[in-house]
Order: sequence, then structure tokens, then C-alpha cells
Amino acid sequence: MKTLRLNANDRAVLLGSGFFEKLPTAASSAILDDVVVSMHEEHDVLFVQGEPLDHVFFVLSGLVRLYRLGKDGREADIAVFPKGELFGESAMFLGNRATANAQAIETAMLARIDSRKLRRLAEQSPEIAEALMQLLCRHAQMAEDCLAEDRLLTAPQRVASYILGNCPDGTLSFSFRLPFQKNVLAGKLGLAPEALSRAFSALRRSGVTVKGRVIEIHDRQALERF
Amino acid sequence: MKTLRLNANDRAVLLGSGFFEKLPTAASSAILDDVVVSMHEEHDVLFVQGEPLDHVFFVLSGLVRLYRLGKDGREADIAVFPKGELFGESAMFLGNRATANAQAIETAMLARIDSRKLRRLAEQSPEIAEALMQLLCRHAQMAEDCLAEDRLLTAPQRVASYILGNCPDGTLSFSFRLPFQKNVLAGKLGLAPEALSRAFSALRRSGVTVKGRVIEIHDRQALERF
DNA sequence: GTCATAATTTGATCGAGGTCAAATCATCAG
DNA sequence: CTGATGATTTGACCTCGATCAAATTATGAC
Repeated sequence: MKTLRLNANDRAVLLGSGFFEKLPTAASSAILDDVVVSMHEEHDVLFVQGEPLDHVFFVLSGLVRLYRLGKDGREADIAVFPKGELFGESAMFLGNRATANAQAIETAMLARIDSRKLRRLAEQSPEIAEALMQLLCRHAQMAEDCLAEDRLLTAPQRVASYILGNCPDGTLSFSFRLPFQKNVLAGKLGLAPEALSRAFSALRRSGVTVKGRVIEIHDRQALERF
Repeated sequence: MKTLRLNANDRAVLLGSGFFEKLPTAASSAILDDVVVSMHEEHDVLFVQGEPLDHVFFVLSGLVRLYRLGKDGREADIAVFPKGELFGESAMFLGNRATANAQAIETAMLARIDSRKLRRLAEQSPEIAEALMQLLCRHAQMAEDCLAEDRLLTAPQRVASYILGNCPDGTLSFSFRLPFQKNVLAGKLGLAPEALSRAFSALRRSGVTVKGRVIEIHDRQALERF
């Protein structure tokens, strides 16, 4: 795996992200001090469940999928991380072992933060500790949201919920572009691609238009009721 | 809601729990300083999703269920907390609003820790911050485990996995008592009670005996293969 | 543009698990 | 011990979404 140093642009992406933006400059600099960047092709596996993991990853570009493997080889997505997100942090507090697999969904550039060092810095800086706690909370919430949606909503309802999550409230009509293949969305929602497709066509009756990756909503209310 | 002060026994339960046992005495004392205890009957609702929440709860006795409500009134369990567990901590970092409902599953005694104060203490004490991060990680893992199991395993497999989780490895034959009604286990596993019942009877063929709340395993291997 | 390949959709079938109703079993107050 | 109440199990049925196969539609290399 080829690694590089952090360039100015990468640094800007890091500093502008949710995790770093609230940190004092000194804290950010300390964290980013010896960060390296690694490049990955689509499908590259970044780490494997159960194996030692001593970095926390930041997505500089591309897309990463966290997933678990079943005995039979089937895969269950835990989360999908786009540019600007930090992941792999929970291994830090669980014996430095990955609790899931991670894979690049598309060509990705990742910043690797040494997890021992980050942990040491968190001990010294309450701001870093606080940022980590918020990150952990957000990730815990994401998992709980998924769990609740899986258990409470049908496929079309989950898709409606995903669309609404990408639609500013207040608007009645809205359009946006999926940030990844339908493939990936299906995994994220815990559906087979076929089921996602059928869910979209069920939503067509409620004023949702799908053309390639572009989703158009004509009646927010109708979606909320679904 | 009737509240009491912490008595010596309660204090011992707290200090012996996973969260407090690794903390220095001074830190624990500071946290427990103004803790109050509240008693709840079975079915009592402790807090409601979306409402302000400014305590973190510790289960001194009894059982508490965290769950989300669907539009149609159905409920999805997020977690079940037995004696010795701390919960409600994630609201602390998410604007002091509950992200789920909580209900006593059986008569419960809870210690209430002021969340603002705990947060302030975490800023001053790296040990407390560390303990909180570990707690958040564990809870995130619990949710991810559930999510993965829901997506990868059938009902009998989930039950087998639950049983194995309560069975020390190395043993071939083993017996234990469910810590709660089957009712509750069903919810925790994301199943209707009927489905749990049928799952148990499917496992009977693999050497699992169920008598009331007592589960007996006669062949660990067979369960693992299931 | 044209082809090759990959992504998505559609059709058909099937099985897991939800729901409702009824039967059985436990538990506990008296 | 005896009901009465609640928990669990069983049966019958039905729906949702998985799976497999085939058709269709992008997408990218040339």
C-alpha cells in the first residue's frame, strides 16, 4: 500500500470536517502531525474484523463501507462513510481490534491517524476527548437508527426516510443526486438491490421520480405519510 | 416520582460496576456526590424520545428497556439494561435530548447522575473521559452487533447466538436461567414472542432443552453450527 | 457511434417471520 | 388447593422481501 504525506489540500479537508472544526488549532496540529495518506482502489479491503487495527481513518475522498460477514459469506453493511468522515475509532477503546470489515466502495484517499497517539492526546486535551465522545455518540446513534428502521419500517418506508433525510424541511418539491450507486444504497438500507428497485417504483405513486442517480420529490407530505 | 439518597449498599453496587471500578476513588466520589435514587414500577416510562434528558441512569436493581416507537405504535427494542449498567449517556453529547424511550421492565431502582456535572467532571478528569468513551464504544458495538445479527441470522440462529453468548466456552453441556421473561428476550432479538417460541422448538433438535426460564444445552458444537 | 461490461429493473417463486386466534401452562393471591 | 390472571405455545394464514433468471438500461473504452 502506497502512502504519502498530507498535502495542503488534504489538510484543508481535514480541518474543515465536523471532527476537527471545533478543535483548537494546537490540538488539530498535534493530531495531524504525523498523519499519512493512503490510496485505495475500488473493492480494496482496508481492514478485517478481529485483526489488529491501530489507525483511525479519515476519508479525504471516495467512499468506504463498514460491514460484517456472516458464516455463509453474506455481508451486512454497518455504515457507509463519505468524504469528510472519521471511522474506525471504536477499535481504539476495544483492544485495538477491528470489530468489522472495511472496504473502499470507490477509489478512496484516506488519512491514517495513529490511534495510540490520538488516545494519548485525548488524555491531555479535554477538547479532543469531547470531540471523540461526540463522534462515538453519533456513530452509536447511526447504528441505533438503522436498527430501529430495520425493525419498524418496510422497504419503501426506509427509502422514503432516506430521501427525506436528504431533503431540507420546508420544501415541498425537491431534487438531489444519490452520492453513490443504488447498489450501495441498497446495502446501507439492508435491502437486496432488487428490493430497492421495487421500493423506488412503489414510491413513484407518491410523487417520487428516479432518473439514474437523480431523485425528484414532488410531494414531501405524501412521502412523510408513507 | 419518589427519590431517595444513595445508601451504602447502592454505593457498593455502583462502585463495583464496570464503569466505576476502574476509576480512582476521588473521581467516583465526585460523580456520586449528589446522586439520587428513584424507584419505578414495572411499565413505568423513564423518559421519552425527543424530550429533554439531563441525567445518566445507573440500574441499581431491576431491568430497563430502551426502545423506539414507530408511527403505527409498534416498538423496536434498542437495548435491555440489567443491574449494574449505565444508560442514557448519549443524550449527554446530543443536546440533552433522549434519542429513544426507556421503560422499566420490572420494578427497578435507578441512580440518577446529573449529566451536565458528569460532563464537567469528564473535562477535568481524563479517567472519567476514558470511562465514558469505553461506555459509548460498548453501546455502539451492542447496536452494531444487533444490526448485523438482524441482517445475517435467522430467528433460530439469533437465539443460538444469544445462548452461546451466555455459555462459557470450553463447556460442551451447560445450563442457565434467563434473566428475564421470554417476552423480553423476544423484543431484544427483534422477534415476536411467537417467533421466539418457534425458534426454541427448532433448536430442540440441536440439543437445547427449555423448561420455563431454564435453558439447557447438550451440544455446544451443534449450536455453533446452526 | 459501437461494443463490452456492469448496473438496474422486472418477473416468478419461495420461505421466514408477523399477526390473530385459540389452547395450554405458570404463578400467585386468597 | 383453587381460581384468576398473565405468559407461552401452537395453529392457520398471509405479507414482505430474498433469490434466481432474464430482460433492459447505463457506462466507458475504443
